[in-house]
This record gives sequence, C-alpha cells and structure tokens, in this order.
Amino acid sequence: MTDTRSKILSVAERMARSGGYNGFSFREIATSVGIKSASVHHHFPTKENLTLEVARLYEESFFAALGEFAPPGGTPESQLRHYCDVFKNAFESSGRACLCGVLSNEAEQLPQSVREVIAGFVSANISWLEQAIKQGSADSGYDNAREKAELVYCALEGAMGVAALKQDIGWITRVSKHARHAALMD
Amino acid sequence: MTDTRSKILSVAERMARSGGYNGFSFREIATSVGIKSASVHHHFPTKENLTLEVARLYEESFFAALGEFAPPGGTPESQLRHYCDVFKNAFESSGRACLCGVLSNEAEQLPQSVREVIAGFVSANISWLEQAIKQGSADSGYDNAREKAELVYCALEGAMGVAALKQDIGWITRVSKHARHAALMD
DNA sequence: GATAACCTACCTACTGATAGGTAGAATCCA
DNA sequence: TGGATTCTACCTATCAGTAGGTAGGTTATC
Repeated sequence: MTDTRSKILSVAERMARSGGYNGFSFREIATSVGIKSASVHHHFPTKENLTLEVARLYEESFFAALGEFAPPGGTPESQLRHYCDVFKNAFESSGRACLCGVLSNEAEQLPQSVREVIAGFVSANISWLEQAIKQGSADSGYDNAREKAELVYCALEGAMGVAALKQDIGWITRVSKHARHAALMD
Repeated sequence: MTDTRSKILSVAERMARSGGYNGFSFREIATSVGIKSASVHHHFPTKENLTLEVARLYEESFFAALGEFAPPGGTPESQLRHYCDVFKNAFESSGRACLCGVLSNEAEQLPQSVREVIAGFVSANISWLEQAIKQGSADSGYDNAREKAELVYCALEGAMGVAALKQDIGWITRVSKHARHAALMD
C-alpha cells in the first residue's frame, strides 16, 4: 500500500532470491530502503510474516505474467513458449533465480506457513503446464501430460539455479527449448 | 582422518543440504558432534574452509558413485539410468536435495572459492552426461548431446528440490524417466 | 485528537572467530 | 632409557558483530 511498504517487499524479494530465507535481515532491508529496522517491524511484525507476503506477491505477479489459465486460443507450442519466457524474463530482469526455487532448497528450515505457499506455487505451475500440454488434444496424442509438466517445471527451476550461478541466461534458453520439445513429442 | 574430523564433515554436509550456507553454524555442528565450537575451528579454521572441504568431498563421493567416466561398455540408456539412480539414491539416503543444487541457489552470497567448486561440479556433470549420450554414436544420431545433457542435469536438480520440499521421491523417479527419454529421442 | 509511520534505544540470543590453557601422546636427543 | 620438547585435540572464556524482536516516544496526516 504505502510506498515504504512496497519498497520493503521489493527489497526483501530481491534479497531472498539472492540468498534465501537466511540470506536477508531486517537490518539489511531497512538500510536498503532508508529506514530503521524497527520500522520494518512496524509493517511486518515477524520475518515469517514478511516472507509469506513476499512469496504470495511473487506467486501473484508470476501468474499475472503467465495468465491465470492457459489462454484457450493458443497452441500447446505457443503456450509452452510463453511459459518458458516468463521464467526467462524473471531471470533477465534480475539476474536471479526463482524465489520459490530458492526457498525450496531451504524447505527443512523454513516456517511451515512459508513452505506451504511454496508447495502451492509448485502445484499451480504443474496444473498450468498440464492444462497447456493437454489443450486441444481430446485424443491421447499428449499422454502423460502431468509428468511432462513436472519435467518442464523441474528443468526450468534447475536451469534458473545454474543460470544464476554462472550468470548466463543461455542455460535457460537451451534447457527451455529441449524441455518444450520433450513435452510435445512422444 | 580423525574420527572427529569426519564427523564434523558429515554433520556439516547434512546441515548444509538442509539449509544452505547460512543454515548451519559452528555451534550447531559442535553440539551435534559432541564437542565445543572452538574445537570445530581447530579442524577447520574458517567457515569457508569447512564448506570448501564439504563440497569437495561431496563431489568426490558423487563421482565415485557415478564412475569417473561413463563406463565404456554400457549403452547410453543404461548409463543415463545409472546417472539418475545416483541422484535418486542421494535423495533416498538422506531425504535431502543435492548439496551443489542447494548452494547454487545462494551463489551470490557464497565465498568465491565455494562458488567455483559448485560451478566445477556442474561442468563435470554436464561433461559426464554429454559423453554418455554421445557414446556409441559416431553418426549424428545423438545430436545436441551437450544441450540434452544440460536438460537432464537441470531437470534432476530441480526434481531434487521439489522432492525435498514435498518429501516425495516420486518427483525424481518421474522426472528422471522423462528426462532420459528426451535425451535419447530425436 | 486519532491513527499511522517512523524514530531511538534497547533486549536476548546467536554468529564466526580468537586467545590462552591443559592433558596426553609422539618425538627427539643425550 | 629417560627427560625435555613438541604436537594434537580439545577446553573455557571472550570478542565484536549481527540476528529477530520490543517498548515507548516523536512526528505527520487526516
């Protein structure tokens, strides 16, 4: 709502994507925003609270970019291309991996509420992809759509990690291409 | 060498795989081993030092399980299956993701030396896979071997993350199957 | 005059790291 | 052989710095 509030969320997202849950602090966020850490607590009482909000907004804007449902007009090809581009853009605009991918790798030490949001993000992605792959094929032409959706999602999350490590978007481009191909062939 | 030293390394690996670089501390390790944190510093002067050793040993034992080079006798099919099984076993025996996958997602905040070891792990994996996919095909039957290797690696790292998040090995099984299929088709 | 947004000042707990010491085993040398 | 020395593996105690979080005061806005 407030300008400060959204600045906090934006800085927190950036920091969480670069170092995970344990990789950011109220003090760092405060410094970056230009306020004191106590003021961050005014907007978000606890770290769990803040992280939850960051994760929810991330998912929201991710699916806003994606379109809540796969647009009914497109071919599976065009939809998968669109899906991969959302990931690619997420990396391109930040040089960082997917927030949910990063947090997944700390799952064991995450507050349960955060873990649940992350798990929801994964499920929503798989559903979107499954629908996109199935679309327009009443026949059994695209079998195993759900498993193929899992492949595409996992491949992209993995590629985001490597791309962030090597600071090379090529990994996303190449892995996207082959993952799409795999999802649509048989 | 010493029993204590290897206990420290073992505990550190477990903790790093469950929470990343910022997810473990000298004190936690010490408590788990049954000594004091100063004694951990006796064996490993700095955290960078300790993490470096953990990462090197992880890579070493990973490739020991894999076989330094793809065994010349096997078919690409059998070799890829073997590769996927190494990942699957790594999850099965610990319920945790790949150390290098976890650390990749903190790359930005990692000491450079550690980042380099992780990057080396990725490269070694791609080389192994590329060789396995190419093997026995002097013709152009297996084109784009390197890019397919990247797909397999990224898919598996992604699947390890989701499997750890959901505590469900099925993700690794299913993604492995489709990634292998994608790498060998065309 | 409320309410929101921010501050100073502080707390407890924990971080990686260091200083300095001790018990005991190994090594050296007359 | 036996005393002196050195090394290993740990210890206690402490450091400065940072973590998340809180109490209570100030300022600005409606």
